[in-house]
Amino acid sequence: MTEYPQGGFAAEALPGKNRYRALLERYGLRATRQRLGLARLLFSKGNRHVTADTLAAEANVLKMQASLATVYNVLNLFANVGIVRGLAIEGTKTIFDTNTSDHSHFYFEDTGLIEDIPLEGKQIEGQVTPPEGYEIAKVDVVVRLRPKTGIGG
Amino acid sequence: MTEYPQGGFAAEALPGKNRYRALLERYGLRATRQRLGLARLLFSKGNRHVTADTLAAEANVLKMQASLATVYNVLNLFANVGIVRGLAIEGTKTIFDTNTSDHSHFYFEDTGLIEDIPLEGKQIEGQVTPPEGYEIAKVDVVVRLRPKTGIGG
DNA sequence: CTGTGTGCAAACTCTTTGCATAAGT
DNA sequence: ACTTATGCAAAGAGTTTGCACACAG
Repeated sequence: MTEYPQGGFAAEALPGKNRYRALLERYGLRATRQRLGLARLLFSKGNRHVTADTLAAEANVLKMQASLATVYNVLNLFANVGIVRGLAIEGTKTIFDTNTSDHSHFYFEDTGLIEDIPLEGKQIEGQVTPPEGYEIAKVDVVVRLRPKTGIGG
Repeated sequence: MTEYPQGGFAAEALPGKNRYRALLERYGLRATRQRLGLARLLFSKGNRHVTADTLAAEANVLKMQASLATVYNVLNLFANVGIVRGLAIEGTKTIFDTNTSDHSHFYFEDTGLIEDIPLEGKQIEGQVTPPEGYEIAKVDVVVRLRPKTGIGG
């Protein structure tokens, strides 16, 4: 059981490329071309919800050399150390969320899109008593949305 | 868009085999040997959380003739008409819940088991405002549990 | 009898893995 | 240099599908 630093990615103050190098260093990870590039994709434009697929596609567009297998490896690595967080919402595909703070999600049933909600799982913990010998690790809330039907209310 | 009857399976009063035949009939489904057998497995011993795998295994033990493909077909059919409900909790495997009422789930991280909680998604709806043009279809809450660590609090 | 469901195996999607090569410190 | 990561392709898990045969109504 290795221990990793807690909390979000607070390297926004650092200049350019060094931001991501510092991030990896902070978690004791080697700064490879692929990890740096994927970290940039993940964190340079606000909170994101990506699949391995979509992230690999973006990497290809930008001519980063990063195979799908590597994207999986990197995302799983990032998830294990807490840089990102994996979500199981729509069955088969795992979604990786760059926002690791306590929050919930909208799931748009028509488009499949995912969006953060500021609702904290902690708020729900109080309403639940864990069974003997167990404690609450996390509360996941998914609010499933459907287009409002004009007819029939 | 076909319409199906609402609410849970209330045929408990009927005798023996006819219970499940009545259930299927109520949803306009043909009463095949496989569907009857699987319905019995699902509903004869309280609320259950099964995967296609485990249900197929049970069926085989009882010498029901039901292939894995058929178990998938039947579970998906039951889920579509509302006899059971599909859950995406642990990533790859879809779990089918025989309890279709509004409730939440414990997920035991150590064993992978799932258990119902009487907490209603409706209770959370009030804390969330859906985006323009959308309405809340359902709120799914999963309380993830880990064994209480004796050390370190 | 007619149409629908089932079984089998193959196909499909998402993800992981083994091994040789490439790259980081 | 030494170690670890990557890429590729193959394997693996879970699920779906096409087609011939079987069965329910």
